[in-house]
Amino acid sequence: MIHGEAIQVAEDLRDKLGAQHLPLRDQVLAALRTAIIDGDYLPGERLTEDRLAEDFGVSRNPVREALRVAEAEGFVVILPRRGAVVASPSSGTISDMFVVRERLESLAARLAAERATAADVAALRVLLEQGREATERQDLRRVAELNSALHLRILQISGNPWLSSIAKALYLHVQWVFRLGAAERAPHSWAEHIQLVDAIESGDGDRAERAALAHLDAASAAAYENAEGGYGAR
Amino acid sequence: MIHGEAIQVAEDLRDKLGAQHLPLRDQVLAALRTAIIDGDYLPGERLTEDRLAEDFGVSRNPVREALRVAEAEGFVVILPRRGAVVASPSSGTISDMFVVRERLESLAARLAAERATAADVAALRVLLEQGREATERQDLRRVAELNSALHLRILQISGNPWLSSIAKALYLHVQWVFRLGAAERAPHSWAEHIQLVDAIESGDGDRAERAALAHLDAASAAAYENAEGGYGAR
DNA sequence: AGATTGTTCTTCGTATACACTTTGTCCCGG
DNA sequence: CCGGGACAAAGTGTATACGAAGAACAATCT
Repeated sequence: MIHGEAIQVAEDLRDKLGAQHLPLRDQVLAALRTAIIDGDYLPGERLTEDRLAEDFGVSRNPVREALRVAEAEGFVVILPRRGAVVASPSSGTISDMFVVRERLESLAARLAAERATAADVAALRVLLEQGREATERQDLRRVAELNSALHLRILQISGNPWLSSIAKALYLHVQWVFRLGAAERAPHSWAEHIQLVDAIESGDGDRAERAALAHLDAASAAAYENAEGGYGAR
Repeated sequence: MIHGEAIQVAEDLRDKLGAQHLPLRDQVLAALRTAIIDGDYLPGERLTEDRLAEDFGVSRNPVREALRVAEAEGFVVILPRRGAVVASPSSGTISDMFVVRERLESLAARLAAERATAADVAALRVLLEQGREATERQDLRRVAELNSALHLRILQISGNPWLSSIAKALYLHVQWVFRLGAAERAPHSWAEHIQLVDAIESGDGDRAERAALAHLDAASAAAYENAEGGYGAR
């Protein structure tokens, strides 16, 4: 079916035609997300459209569009006629998130184990190695990055777009909560990551799922310890 | 902490102040969703902003904001500089959805079983009874409605906002796919619903989870049979 | 035919205007 | 002193217009 392939290629190309253009709204959304995650905008803080527009150097329209998506993603709360405020993750929502994450990421681990190619596993091992080095260097920021990269990569390998996008959104929130709570558990958890990748490489779905669950249990326990400080609405 | 409660109450009140005002963007989003789910806009169909604005009798701004959220929810795909088209659920994405749904709704059933009050169970039983009547009357449209209401209610009873909102979004997509595929499995599945509610009432999380899984297995099997017609991109 | 050019349609972003709500302030009377 | 209402300020919600840039499509030329 040469013809069919040609069409396929053509479509892929067409998809990529305008794809390198990043609309301002997306840039604003990305900037807004990271600003919130990094704590530049604190929970409860009011986000007026004019202010955001000025902060990002754009007009109100892209800001509004970005805000709607940020609301859908749970980073801001929008009150009609009153505007947007940064969401306030409560300890309740934290535990809710972890419960859902357990289900989702364990599924991702299983699927990844069943579908991972040799190249996929190799890529994971590279991340693992880089993480080990960064851990030795005590470069916590980098470790956190690699931590995210590893999880996101596993989601991608799972090959389930729904799972991937949902779990990714959840994962961003976890990061947010962790940063607010300051402490980085990353170095401590690296051994668990190795277990997880080993399990994925083995192709044993059950084993991968168990490894993911163990990892998440430990992570959520750590999150709780951290949360003792309390975030709450301010 | 009386003071804390006072603040809480004050905030809740404030939340409700402007809350009755429904912004146009939300109305547009709701209308767009149902139009897509009902098949008024078919997969692959191009959605120009002008057209939508005219269809809904509003200006382009609310339409644009609604489109961004619809994209985040997976109902439309937006190609930069090319505009929005209705997403095309492939059979691949259907199975992906069901895999995720299994994890999520079984969790919801478990949580609901653990947390349901007598009033919650009573509400579910009312839906069940109405569903039985509608089934007898052969009122398939109503059965489908009650079907949704039941699932959504269980999600709500689970008390986990993350789980609830994510599973709800997935559920909307399932409805969409089913409507496209025409056939309504609803009457056939009502017995499973009774099993599920019984399990929730029993407070036995494991049992509720098993019931939910059994229900979803049957549903996904039915979806596959339907999908044989194939939706594919058009 | 195949490449090139031009035209048209749309999106994307900006700017502006204005109605309407909410919020905050100030002043007044109890 | 303080509750309450008038009034002003701030900010959202919506509409509209306009220009720039990209993509699609048709016409034209080689």
